[in-house]
Amino acid sequence: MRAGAATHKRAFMRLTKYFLPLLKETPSDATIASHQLMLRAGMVRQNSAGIYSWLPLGHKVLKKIEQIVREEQDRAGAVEMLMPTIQSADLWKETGRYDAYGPEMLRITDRHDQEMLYGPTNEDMITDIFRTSVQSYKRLPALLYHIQWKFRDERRPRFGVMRGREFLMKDAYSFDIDEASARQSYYRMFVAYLNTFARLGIKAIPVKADPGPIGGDLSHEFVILAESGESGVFAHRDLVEMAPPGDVDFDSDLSGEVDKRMALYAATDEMHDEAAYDAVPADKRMEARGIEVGHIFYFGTKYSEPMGAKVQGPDGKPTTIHGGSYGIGVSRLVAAIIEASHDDNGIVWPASVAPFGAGIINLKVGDEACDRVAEELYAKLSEAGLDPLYDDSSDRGGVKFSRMDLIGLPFAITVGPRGIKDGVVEVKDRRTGERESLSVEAAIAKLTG
RNA sequence: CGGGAUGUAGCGCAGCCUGGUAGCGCAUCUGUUUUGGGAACAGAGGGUCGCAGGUUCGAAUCCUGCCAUCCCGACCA
Repeated sequence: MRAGAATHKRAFMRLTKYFLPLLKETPSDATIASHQLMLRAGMVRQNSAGIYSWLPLGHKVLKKIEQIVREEQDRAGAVEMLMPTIQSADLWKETGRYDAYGPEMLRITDRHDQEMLYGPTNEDMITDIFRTSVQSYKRLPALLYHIQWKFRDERRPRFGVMRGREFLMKDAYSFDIDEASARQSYYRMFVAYLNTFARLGIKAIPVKADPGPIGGDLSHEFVILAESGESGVFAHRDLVEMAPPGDVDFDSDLSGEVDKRMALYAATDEMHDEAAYDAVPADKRMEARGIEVGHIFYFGTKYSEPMGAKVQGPDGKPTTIHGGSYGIGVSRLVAAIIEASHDDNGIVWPASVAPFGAGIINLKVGDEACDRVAEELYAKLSEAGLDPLYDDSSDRGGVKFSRMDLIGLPFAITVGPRGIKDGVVEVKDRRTGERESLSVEAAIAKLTG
């Protein structure tokens, strides 16, 4: 047994013991599908404009997405840390951003009359940590990230957690000795993002973004294609279908993977170049709507210069480091994935982020045979790591079926007297709607195989 | 921040114009009959009508102010 592992058997996740406040009717405040479904499926509860509590079901999905993002950052060589939500205004005054940021920044005064703020991002803080910790070029390049709550006092929060004021973000920061090296760090994150979104079960494409005052070509947004997207996207169709790099060596030259994508036209409407788009073969042109779920950019010495973040170079001279930052909206992804994957009956979770791997519906709780089969299924699926949810409620069949559809688990296994008589249970695939009657063993094999 | 709208039970709504002390559906609780795709019947509980003033014998309703939330725009993970 692993050290620290629980010695007791894990309790069944029974619906009757879970906290899942579902809504039959759509709250009138919600206007887009993901927001409506998140409320109806009991995933979140609004507390203020743009501020949400994550109820158990939503919290599970949030954590699953967070974990995939984390694993892909780790794989790309980024190192995890954690910075606070509350920051001192001093650093922001150093970079000039305290005044530049405007009313989007939530400013707080503590009991000592110190000006504080709830961080909307962490460039200033990480640069401060870096400059006081690293003095030599030999420690470069460095790539650090954290996954932390942010607050931006949006003029108009809307669409649920899609544009909340408080949101969970993965933000990574790179430090390099020069621009050429910084480009390699940028490519690392570029490829890591491709893999991350692929694992989340969604198609996110990198599109050219406004690089800001630095210029150059090193700024990309990653957008999920969905009808409800906030921005228009023009892209070469091949970009959407291109397979993720997968198992790459992040210490190798990644320019091949990146260049073949950057060579294909893709831009949001504000960066759209009509002439360049016209050069794309007509049958490869694609116009769609997109939701921004990630943004990466190289910003050079924007923060290191004013903050004096320098290292000693090989020539012995102080050299200002080159930075980049890389964000993924983790909480936004929950909504974005739903936008990209739902139907009239509810959410259709990609397996990698589903809150439970499967639902087990017992149509006749209290019936000895039904209970036994349902519990056997639970135990075996659980052993196989599928993390099932057991609907042990006394609700009628129809209620159970539609509830399972609403919360969108990839599979629902129905156990009822009728099937048991024939030695079968029914397995339903949420995405296709296909149902098949299988023996218990075959059902388990199907879901775990 | 400009424009628009809405606040009445957990959710969806009616009542407001024409002032008389709050109602419907769903959900919840109890009971009975049901139970393979959102059951039926009977009964029950639940509301300072967003908040504060004002008018009036009397305000959910009329007047004034404030607050909150949503939508459209301009900005953003």
